[in-house]
Amino acid sequence: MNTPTIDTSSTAMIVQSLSKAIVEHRLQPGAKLAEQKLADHFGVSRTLVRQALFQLSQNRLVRMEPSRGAFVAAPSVEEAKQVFAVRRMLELELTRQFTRHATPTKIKALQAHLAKEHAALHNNDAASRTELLGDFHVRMAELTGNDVLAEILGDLISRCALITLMYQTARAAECSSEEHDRLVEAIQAKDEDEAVRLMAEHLDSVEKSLTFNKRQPSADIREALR
Amino acid sequence: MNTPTIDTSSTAMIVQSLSKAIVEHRLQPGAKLAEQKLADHFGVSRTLVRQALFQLSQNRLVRMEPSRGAFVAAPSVEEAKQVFAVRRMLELELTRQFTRHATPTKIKALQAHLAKEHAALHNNDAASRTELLGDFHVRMAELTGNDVLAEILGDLISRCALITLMYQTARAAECSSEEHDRLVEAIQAKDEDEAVRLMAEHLDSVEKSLTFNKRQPSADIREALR
DNA sequence: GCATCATAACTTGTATACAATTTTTAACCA
DNA sequence: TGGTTAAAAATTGTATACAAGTTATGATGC
Repeated sequence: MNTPTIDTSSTAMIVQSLSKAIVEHRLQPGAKLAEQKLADHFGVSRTLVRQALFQLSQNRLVRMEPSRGAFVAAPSVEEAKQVFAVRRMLELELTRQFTRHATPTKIKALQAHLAKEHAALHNNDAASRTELLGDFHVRMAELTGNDVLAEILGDLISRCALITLMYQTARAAECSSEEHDRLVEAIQAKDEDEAVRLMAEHLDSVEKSLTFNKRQPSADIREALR
Repeated sequence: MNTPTIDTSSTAMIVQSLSKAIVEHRLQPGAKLAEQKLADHFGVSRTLVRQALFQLSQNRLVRMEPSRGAFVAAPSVEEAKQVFAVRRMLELELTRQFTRHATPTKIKALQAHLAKEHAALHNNDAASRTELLGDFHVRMAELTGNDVLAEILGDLISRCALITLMYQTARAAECSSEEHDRLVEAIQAKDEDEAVRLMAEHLDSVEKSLTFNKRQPSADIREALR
């Protein structure tokens, strides 16, 4: 459940570690990501950190300002709305297709995921909670066999996490999980229209929870990465 | 209409230049992209080439094998199908929304684009022809004001170009352009369902044109980049 | 005390150096 | 001749070096 310190590709490891820290909000939006400090932390040269930051800026988790360096992205509300609009396009149709071609095996896989969500809710572990809530959607895409879709959705959901975690409460997380439960029930009943309706409602409810615009002070790199 | 040789960010320039060469098929799928050769060609160090290749591998235009280097991607038919499936999800809904909220200004912008397509068809310039046929779809996304969507669609369409150009004939391009024409007519008539139907048909027809699987020999870097 | 400018410290952007791996070349043997 | 192995050449992966630019510090003038 955690990032292994042993690894093959150093860059990929750094990307994953930073992604996780950003999505889990241990690194605040807007925080400076100084190359040398990160290099020291990971025990590598700036070269590898640099590659990782470039990659993250492609995912929009990091923003790079020329000559000024890398910062944790702070998506605007406008951008958040656009991300959700794309998610709706993809996921409503995904839900329809998933329901249409659902097999007992695939439904079992989703239910197994739901079990993990419930466990995370009880443990009250905010980080793995948010991760699992997002993964539910990616898992659906993976189960349809469309890897391209799964990858795009994964990126979009990471960007969402960067936004929603700022506001999402334990209560909202519980809602989300319940909505997932009901969605899987509709899928199991092969009720396509109902499943799509529930997914639309679910996405609306997630998006609704990010209306206001408070900002917290940015944290230190060293502390955030433990 | 061409890549400017003057530039600010060297890496971005290299990315654009290579993207163009790949999408226009001056670099064959599977071709080796040796770092030093590219560095020599662009007159920079391997560092910048490396960054560019990393970025391109994120877009899936380039595939990187550990310790073996970078190659022009050669998407499988399976991957192509997945890309088209995602395009359908995005673009059918995009078409619906565009039609619903179409203004005279936006329609004019699309028609202006169509004019360029027609010109490119007459000139029989395969490169700008394919570029413009793809840009039509991106332009639609941009005109709805959803930049996130436009960017994702742009990436997907580049990946498609990498595939379709292998097979697309002048005849197919002509078809595509005509289909664009009819689509804009439906949008202008605010006939939502007809517009969506035409877009679905159009995407089908583009996808159909990539069934068979011939491969050409890979070309030399130096020649491809002029 | 506050703003302005010059200098110093730090950070980024690019090139180069070097070790590790892969590919090529060529020699050798059956 | 064809295949196997060993050395050489070339290429990648990572670290380091250095120039150019940015931020921080502190002195000066008002």
